[in-house]
Amino acid sequence: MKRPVLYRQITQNLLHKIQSGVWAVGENLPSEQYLCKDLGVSRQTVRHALKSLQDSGHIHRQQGAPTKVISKSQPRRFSQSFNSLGEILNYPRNTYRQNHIEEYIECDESLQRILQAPIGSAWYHIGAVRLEEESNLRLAWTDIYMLQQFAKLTNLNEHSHAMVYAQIEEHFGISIAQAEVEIHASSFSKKHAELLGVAVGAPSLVVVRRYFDKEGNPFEISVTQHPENRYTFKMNLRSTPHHEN
Amino acid sequence: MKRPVLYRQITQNLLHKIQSGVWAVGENLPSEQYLCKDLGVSRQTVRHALKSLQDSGHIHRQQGAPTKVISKSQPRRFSQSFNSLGEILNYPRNTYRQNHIEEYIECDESLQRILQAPIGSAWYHIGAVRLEEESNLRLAWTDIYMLQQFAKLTNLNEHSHAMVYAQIEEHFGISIAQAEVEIHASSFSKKHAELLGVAVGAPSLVVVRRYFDKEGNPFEISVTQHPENRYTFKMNLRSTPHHEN
DNA sequence: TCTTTAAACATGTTCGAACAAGTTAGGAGC
DNA sequence: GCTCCTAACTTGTTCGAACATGTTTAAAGA
Repeated sequence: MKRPVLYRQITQNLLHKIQSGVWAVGENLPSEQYLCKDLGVSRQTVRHALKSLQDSGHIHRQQGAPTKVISKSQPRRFSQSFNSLGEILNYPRNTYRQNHIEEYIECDESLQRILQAPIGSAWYHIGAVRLEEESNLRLAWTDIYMLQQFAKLTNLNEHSHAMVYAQIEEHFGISIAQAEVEIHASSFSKKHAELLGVAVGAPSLVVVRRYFDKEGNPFEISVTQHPENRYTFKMNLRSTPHHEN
Repeated sequence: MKRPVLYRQITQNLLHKIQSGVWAVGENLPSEQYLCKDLGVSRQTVRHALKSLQDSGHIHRQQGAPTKVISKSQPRRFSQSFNSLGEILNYPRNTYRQNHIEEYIECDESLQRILQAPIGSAWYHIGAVRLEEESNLRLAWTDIYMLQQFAKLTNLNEHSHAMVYAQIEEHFGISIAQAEVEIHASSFSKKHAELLGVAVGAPSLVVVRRYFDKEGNPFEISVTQHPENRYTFKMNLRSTPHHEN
């Protein structure tokens, strides 16, 4: 648990009152001034507590207007229907890579936006088309970046069905301490459009996966560009009964 | 645009120095004290500015240790980071809806693909533009479908900052037993493109959220279409999940 | 040389105070 | 009754100051 500093206690205090209906959803909270007197703390502390409730989406604040309660819902816990990290991090099954590019590179300025690693650090880059096993349909273009010391896995061709990060974990005894998935929309460049048989500028779903070791340093990053209609990212969440901390 | 208050200017100032490489990624920022003197402002103001950079993911701060630059990437302005799975269900905060369409509809064949509900079932449809609170920038087009019996929440205009599903839960005593998030790429129709100020056919990130009751029936579905670069779906996963608010 | 300890340093929390800026309600004037 | 404007109220920003708590460094001791 976190240190029971004053403003955090007040956050809990207010949250409890909201959830127990002292202030209903849609109603206004007392002013900062009133809360200061009522709780016997400075305005700074009250504001700090209110900021927390604002960030958690329980109240709405606007300069000049009173603070309004907009939600009393307890933050929920959800469990994934799939097995932890694994399935989010994985590409769809029954697919394999066809490598087009294999090269050593340095992280320069333009790459840093993607790799989030120091400029000048050494990486190994694989550019590949990902195909579906049975139909050989071209599903996506994938760029994989891994730390140079892991590049000896270049026999990846032979294991192109397995996940790169899994191989790194196995061969080098590193384990993923943290991972990040980022999804946004973009459009296809000429080169990638041709390889995948879509129009230049066609919409693409870009999925960036970053794998970090326990020091918080990325050791593999993959960027996958899916044409429209060839991939859907799907997550299923079940509500689980929450218990107190 | 936003009021050019002091701490915001300083945020911009610091951000610019980070992006232009005055402080490289991985390096430490000067201490708060130093910045106060250097910029001739109070510590409170400096801290307010640093908090912004922290929220946008550019710097990392830890009590006792110097502030470290962790990213110089242009803030993808409306990227949302999900640290708990529950947050996936929410839209980005500090946004609000501007309703354009409010109507009763029946689930027909074309809608069924989205709603996954019986054909002929009665729904209430809201079509809205979602805007950022401060800049009033148009972030997305949202279609919200809810079971007809919940439509009396149409005074949604007044609470357009709150989540619809949270309101349904509160007013009708229903609770989400299960939820589903689906993401894919598409492109904008003429109508939506105009409303959001993008080109017809421009890439869009489509996020479909379905909320189910404990019988497994959907009671609310929302479909949000984000233009390129105005939204990034981001998830952070740790192998030993620990978190609290 | 290595370990332990303490001082120096950095960020976190809290108080008090004042003014700025946006909202709202009530009163004046029509 | 209606509109307009001001006064009162509320949240936002900024300063100054002090102490608390966590990190790092460097000196002292083994």
